[in-house]
Formats: sequence, structure tokens, C-alpha cells
Amino acid sequence: MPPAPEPQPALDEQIAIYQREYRDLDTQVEKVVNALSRLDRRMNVAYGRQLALLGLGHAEWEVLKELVMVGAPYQLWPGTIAKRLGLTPAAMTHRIDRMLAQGLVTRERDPENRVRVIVGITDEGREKWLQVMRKASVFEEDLLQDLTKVERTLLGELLTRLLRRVEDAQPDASGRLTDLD
Amino acid sequence: MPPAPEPQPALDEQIAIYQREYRDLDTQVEKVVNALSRLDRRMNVAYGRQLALLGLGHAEWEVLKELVMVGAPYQLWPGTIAKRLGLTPAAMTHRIDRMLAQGLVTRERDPENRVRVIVGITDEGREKWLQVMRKASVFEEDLLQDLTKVERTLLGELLTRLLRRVEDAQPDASGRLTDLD
DNA sequence: AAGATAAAGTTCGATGCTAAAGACTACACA
DNA sequence: TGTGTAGTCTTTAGCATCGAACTTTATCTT
Repeated sequence: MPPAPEPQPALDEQIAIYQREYRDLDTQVEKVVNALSRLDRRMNVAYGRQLALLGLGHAEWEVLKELVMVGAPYQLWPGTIAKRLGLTPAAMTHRIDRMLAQGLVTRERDPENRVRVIVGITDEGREKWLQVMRKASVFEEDLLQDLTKVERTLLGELLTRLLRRVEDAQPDASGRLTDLD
Repeated sequence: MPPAPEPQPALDEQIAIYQREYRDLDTQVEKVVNALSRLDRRMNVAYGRQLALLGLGHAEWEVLKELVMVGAPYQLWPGTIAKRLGLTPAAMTHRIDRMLAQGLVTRERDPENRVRVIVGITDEGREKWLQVMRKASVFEEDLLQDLTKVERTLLGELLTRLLRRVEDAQPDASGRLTDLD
């Protein structure tokens, strides 16, 4: 008898096991959190497949996204990108190096402050972003195909409220998410 | 004038910009997907803080989770863990090495098949898992504090349906998520 | 039985990330 | 003006991961 079955257990089954191991578990909460985490993983795998087809990695995609998201003229300081992506400045330096070599971005010194650097996107970079978006939107539509318009709106609404809680409330020293003011 | 404001734009604002850059965007779908992705990132940051306090990294935590999740006698083959976590077998070898040195897991040859290895969890590993769960459940309750019981159930239900779509349907060659059986 | 094939895990070389130290610029204050 | 101080990016060393080749064991085929 093998030490474990191969396939990943279904979500509800997994929660049930957790509860056996940890009595005080709130199964309702745990279900939401685990579903979120599993969904994000699956989505990233799916995106990764499409990115690979276009010769991009997740790293490059993240940076292109930030540059487009900021709107015209599509410029950011490396430090800003790093902060938003949760990376160190060192990692950004190297990412920009690689993306520069691929012709996806530009890098120049900020004329107003020579210590600063301005990263911009090239036409090719913008084109790549668009191609990925087209592929991604197909996948996302497939993902949500079982939900009605009303359900989609509701889901977006509920998630936004969670996001607001975690983004607007700075956690205190013990990590608690408190007052939103 | 700086090339970009420091703080990350709010979700709705971000979606609006995306739509300016990509006309055909379904804002409803995009809102769900982006909220999901942003939530997962924030959650991982929060977990990371608690893990660091206990001297654990995300890598160790993932492995402990899989071992507990499988139930007694808490044993798995390295390859199974690797598959479920989306890692290569090589990475698992090194993770087990490190966790062995920390006394979190055990490693022995499978008596039924000498090529195979059985990874088990130690009492200390189980205790660490429990400590993390206690911390995590506090954070998760805080995260969901604005939702009523009904809303929590509904959210869990909607997410489960998405998960079912992406986990049960193998994507075809073009990456589409189709028929569920 | 004997050899081919398949499967599991480890080893090896290369890549990308982090933390820490370093270099450079701008600004504050004497 | 000169010096200190803070902020931004780059460099360096160490570590985790991946892809690929290799070792060992079990199973299939004849």
C-alpha cells in the first residue's frame, strides 16, 4: 500500500482532514482561503503556458503589466516596480537588464535626478503585453463560464471587500488586520 | 513630475486603465481575476511574516502542509509532494535535506520498493504546523470579518465552482478549459 | 531467466532571487 | 561653501530552483 494516493484531494476533503488535525478550525473560512490559494496557483500555471509560447517568463510579464498599468507615458522608477512586485531593487536591476536585451523596455537616467532611472516600455513590449492579454482573457472567460452575470458581479464584489480589508488596513505588530478608519 | 505615483492603484482604477489599453476587456471578469491574484499575494505576505517568526520559510511550510493534509501516518513520496507543489524532483531532494537538518521531517527508503523514499513528519514538524495554523486562522478570521455567515458560504461556493472548472477540466492543446466530463 | 523498458530520486551546471555592502546624487544645515 | 545624511540603483556572494543527465530498482517481454 502506497503512503499516499497520487491525485490532490478535493477541496472539501482536504478541509475535512485539516479539521481532524486541528479542532478549532473554521471550515467556512478555511474553504474560502484554500480555494483562493488553489485558484491562484492554477491560474499562474495557465498563464505560464501562454507566456512560454510567446517566449516570455512570469518575471517579464509582471514588469510589462506594471508599465502598462501606470498609463501613458508608461514610465516607472525601478524602485517603484520592485516595491509593487515585492522584489528587491537588486532583482529589478537584473530583470531590466534581461528585458533590455530582449527589446521589451528602455532604461535611461532621470534628467531631474541623476541617481534615478526611468524604465519605459518599447512598442514590442506593448505588443507582447497585448498578445498575452488576448490569450489571458480567453482563459479567464473559460474559467468563469459557469457563473451568471449576477454571480460574477457578486463574486467581484465580495473579493473586493476582502481586498479592501487587507490592502487598506496596515497590520499591527502582531499581524492583526484591524481598523479601516 | 515623477514618472509614477508611489502607491499601487486601487483595483477599479487599475481595471479602468487596462480597459483604456485593451478595448475588448471584460471588466467584470478582469475584476474577479485581478482581485484573486492580489488577494493571494497579500495573504502570502501575511503568512510569510508569521512563518518567519517561527523560523520557517514558505518552502518548509508547504511541505509540512502536504504531509499533514494526507492524514495518518503522515507519509508521502517525494515525487508526490513535488507534483502537488509544482516543483521538480530535484528541488524536493534539497528541501527534504534542509528540513531533515531542522528536524522537521524524516526520510527513509520504502521497504516495498527500494528506489522509492518515504518522507514522514516529526513531532516537532507537527507542532510547528499547529503553531502556524493557529496564527493563520487568526489572520484569516480578520480577513473575512466584514462578511456575514451567508456571504462567506456564498463566496466559498462560488470559488469552489471556479476551482472545479480549472481542476477537473484538463486544458486542451490551445489551453482552453472545456468539457468537465 | 535475460535483457529491455520504465520509474524514482539524486547529482550537476546554469539562472534568478535575496541580503548586504558599495557608489553616486541631491538636499539639509551649519 | 562644506559636510553630513538620506535615497536610489548596482555589485557581490550565497542560496533555491530548474532542466537534463545519471543511478538504482522494479516490471514487462520474450
